[in-house]
Amino acid sequence: MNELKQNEDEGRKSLNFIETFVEQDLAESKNGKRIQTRFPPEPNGYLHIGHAKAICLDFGIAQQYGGICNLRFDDTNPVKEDVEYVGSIMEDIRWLGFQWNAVYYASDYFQQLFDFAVRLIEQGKAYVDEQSAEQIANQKGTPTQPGLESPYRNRPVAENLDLFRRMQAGEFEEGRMTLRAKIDMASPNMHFRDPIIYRIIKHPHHRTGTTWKVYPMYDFAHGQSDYFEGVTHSLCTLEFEVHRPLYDYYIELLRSDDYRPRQIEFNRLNLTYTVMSKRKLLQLVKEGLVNGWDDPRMPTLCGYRRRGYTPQSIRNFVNKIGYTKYDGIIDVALLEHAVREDLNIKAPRVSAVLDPVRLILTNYPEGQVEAMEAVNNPEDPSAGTHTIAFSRELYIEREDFMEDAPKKYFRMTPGQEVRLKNAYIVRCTGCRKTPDGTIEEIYAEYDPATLSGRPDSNRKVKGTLHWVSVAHSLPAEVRLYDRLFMVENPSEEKDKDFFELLNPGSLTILTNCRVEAELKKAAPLDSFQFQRIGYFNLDPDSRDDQLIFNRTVSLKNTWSNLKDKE
RNA sequence: UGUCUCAUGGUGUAAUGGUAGCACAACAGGUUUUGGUUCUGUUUGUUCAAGUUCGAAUCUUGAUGAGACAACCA
Repeated sequence: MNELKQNEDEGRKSLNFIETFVEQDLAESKNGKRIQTRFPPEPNGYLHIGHAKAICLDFGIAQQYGGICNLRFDDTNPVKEDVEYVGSIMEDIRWLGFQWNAVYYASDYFQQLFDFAVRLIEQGKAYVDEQSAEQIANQKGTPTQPGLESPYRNRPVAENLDLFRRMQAGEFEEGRMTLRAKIDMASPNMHFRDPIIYRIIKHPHHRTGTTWKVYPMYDFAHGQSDYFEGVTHSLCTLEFEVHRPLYDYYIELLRSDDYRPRQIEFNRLNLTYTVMSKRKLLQLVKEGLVNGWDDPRMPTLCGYRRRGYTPQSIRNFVNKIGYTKYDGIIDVALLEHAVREDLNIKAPRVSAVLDPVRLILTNYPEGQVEAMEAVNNPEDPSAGTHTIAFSRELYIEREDFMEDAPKKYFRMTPGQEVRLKNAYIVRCTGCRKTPDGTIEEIYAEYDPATLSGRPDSNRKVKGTLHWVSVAHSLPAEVRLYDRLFMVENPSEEKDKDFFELLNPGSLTILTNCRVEAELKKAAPLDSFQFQRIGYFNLDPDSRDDQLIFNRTVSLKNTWSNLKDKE
């Protein structure tokens, strides 16, 4: 444990650029040496693996520098948001292993933001525009061409004030008018071309109901909310880089002391073969293409949870990939490695046969049953043992037998000895087939002297197979999943490709991907024996009366894959 | 003919003017009662060009390439 800690400390020798900024600010005694961050999701969907990266940073920086991190819901657009998401977001953050200092909502600041807007109007820095969205867009110019000023731009202050208050009073329909900041229509930064700061929305808000008829835009709410809360470091993803000047602009107009929050941007998480867009995930859920946000195929945190991922493994993964400003794509293999690494230490090994074929030990006494002892976790002796019933008739994996085997096949084949895990060494003597060649039964003879733990049991055999006793095993409903979301390259993936994705025929199936099995809860854990090359993690919070087992070891070394290579 | 940002093996990430290191992936081998785990080894990299310097991944200039920005989304 101590050694582990030391390693962690040593491994932390190099700071990422965000930590460097934070330490500089600390060294310069900025903001009274206070550190405060926030995690600011919009409650319009479930958290996915990309959010985990932001969560680990926001909470991590606060922890690391003795500061605090709050949860703030950026709920400035009632049309898209729902309380369902508020609950799920809080649940997922806790599951990941973080605890916020306090929960805030941008909607808590609607009055303050409104007052600030009024102040800007009074200062001649904002005006009410009556043009349509289309007209405003046309005047906006393009990134390479300056925009044009609105005919309403120089409306008298009193008139602006009156109209803005009447907007809030509900006198105008949605889209009829907006409040715009008066900045610079010729600015090379598009966000400075008189950005809209308030729009009329009549849709009731999930927290404030119908109190408000006007709602602030992101740019007019986020930085100010940071300021109201005392956030010192506002960490967000790269695409907000262009917003930072505007963030600073509003803060300068708002602030009344030396304190100012600082926005720092880092690279968003992109994973190969993984769709991360909230919009598309929502679509999958709405169209019933998955069973819900926590469908094990989803890249959501609750999806990964049902799939058997541990919070620790996700945190480890995030620490491994780091934070930079380089917009790359991370190989899912890195994530899968993190899970295997963690589960290898933690996951109890249980047994199940997924594709059974009957194995009869012809020289084993009929009716005899032995209790075989099996370690729960070879990586952790303190995990203890469990027993598995052994008898004359067993099931083994169909894949573990070949009648005519090539020389590198180490499993059961006539004449060859293999070990039955935790039990005897057996020699295959033959099999019975149906007329069409399907293997019906396999025959073998066991060597009584080779029971696990006996002196003679250490004879070398090349293969070890898992098994269950026919009479003592329970049937299970098993469903195998491949990952659903697979595209060649997420950054190149366009909308049309996304729809193709939904067609199973166009799915890219990886030979190295995981499979998942769902087993009905009726079956006790011990009655399943799972394969040679993996271990499964039981999700204790699984729903729907299902247990989810996650085979976390990649299939790269299974026989079928080895065979493919030759 | 815009503004901002970025560029280190296949992937991600260190090195902050002084031996290009780590992880994943791949490959080879040893151990192994799960073809897992573990251990050992191997392959592969500073986008290009010029400059500053005893010395450049690092600083300067230029080029090239990539991403973000033109929602009454966040």
